Amino acid sequence: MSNLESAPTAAARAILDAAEGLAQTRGYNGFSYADIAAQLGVTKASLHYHFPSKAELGRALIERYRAVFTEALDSIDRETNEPCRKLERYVALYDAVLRNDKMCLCGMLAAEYATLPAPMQEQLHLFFDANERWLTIVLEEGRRVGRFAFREGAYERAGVLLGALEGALLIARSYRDPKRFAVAASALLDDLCKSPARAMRGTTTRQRPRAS
Amino acid sequence: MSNLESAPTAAARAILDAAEGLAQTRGYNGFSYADIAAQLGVTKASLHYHFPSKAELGRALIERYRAVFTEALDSIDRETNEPCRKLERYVALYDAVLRNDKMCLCGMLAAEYATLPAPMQEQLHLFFDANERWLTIVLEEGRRVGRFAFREGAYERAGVLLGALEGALLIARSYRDPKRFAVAASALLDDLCKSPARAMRGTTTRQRPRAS
DNA sequence: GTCTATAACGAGATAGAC
DNA sequence: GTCTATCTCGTTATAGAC
Repeated sequence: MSNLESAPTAAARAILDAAEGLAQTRGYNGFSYADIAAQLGVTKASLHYHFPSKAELGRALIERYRAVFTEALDSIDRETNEPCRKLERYVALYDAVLRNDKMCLCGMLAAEYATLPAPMQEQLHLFFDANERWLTIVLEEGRRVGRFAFREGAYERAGVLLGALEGALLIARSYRDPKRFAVAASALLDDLCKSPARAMRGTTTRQRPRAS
Repeated sequence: MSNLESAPTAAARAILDAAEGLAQTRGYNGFSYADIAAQLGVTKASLHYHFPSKAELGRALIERYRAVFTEALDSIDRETNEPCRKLERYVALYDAVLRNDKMCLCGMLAAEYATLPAPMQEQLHLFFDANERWLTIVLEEGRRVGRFAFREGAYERAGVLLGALEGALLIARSYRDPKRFAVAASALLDDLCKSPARAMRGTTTRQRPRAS
């Protein structure tokens, strides 16, 4: 959507794939054209043919990530009408990222926000806004049908959930501990659900460090 | 604590202050010795006298941040015994950071985790561990005296809270919108408290963007 | 479209005078 | 302790051959 040179070539796609993985692991300031070139077995110069500047590459990165994510949300909407189930599928998107030892691209870039070129900053907010709109609708519907209970407005609650999931992902990744994220996500959904407890899945404790 | 060259000189402190502000705004990979030198009006070479390598500077940065934070938690413990009040003071620590357009140093560094030297990674976890231990005790006590209610163990809940606050901070900062954080923090504390609503403070709505 | 070669710059770091 | 001067390397980016 809104990309002028519509069809990305196979080479451009490969570059975006490599850059995306690097950005989700090391951040935008943590990788270089040399890293991508090494991964793909090409020279840095050829990368500049497809993406003249790193800023453009970064912008395209977020735009594609957002498009793919939006498609995943549409897919959830087609798959189920159950609000609770929708949120579980939403959480699973984050969980899959963590299991690849990655951070959500946009959560990562949010940390580097102050150093990003303006077009990337704008794309970032488009991603977060789209997530909050989708979550707002799910939360509203869930409350309407009596599955969810929360005190704030649905939009406010959507922001809480988005931030909490990004933060849980951020910290769990540093411990390389997916369980840490699973526990947090489970608790956040439980807080939302009126029924005393959703289906207990897996063990929900983790190793507790001893005092210093 | 545990620093071999115990007493930091005034110059070293000034360097740490400048570096801390830069790291909280731009990240560890987002600032250089040149940035610090420019802020302090000295040369890069003089910085290397106090901190031979950037890795050492980074490690010292987290160690001091953790010591200051730990002191703040002790201060809260001395000031009040009320668990709910303790959490509100804890949240205020984060809020103060955001109002300076900064991110929590350790939340920021967590994003860059994969690129950090090992000593910094270790210090990071010491910070998070200390926070979770403190939160665990507060949550346990709050539940014991009937002020809090939550389904998981206190330690698991502490992790949820820590991650949620870091994430809320991360996203709110990108919007330069402290209210966004205030709303999230308020909701997170409300979820914990048994009483239907804590004292209503300020307006707890924010601007809702229109659909794309 | 991809290559070689190189420019132009900024990074972390060190030697040695003062 | 702080300076000037310099080194080495990695970064983004471009010119021009193939």
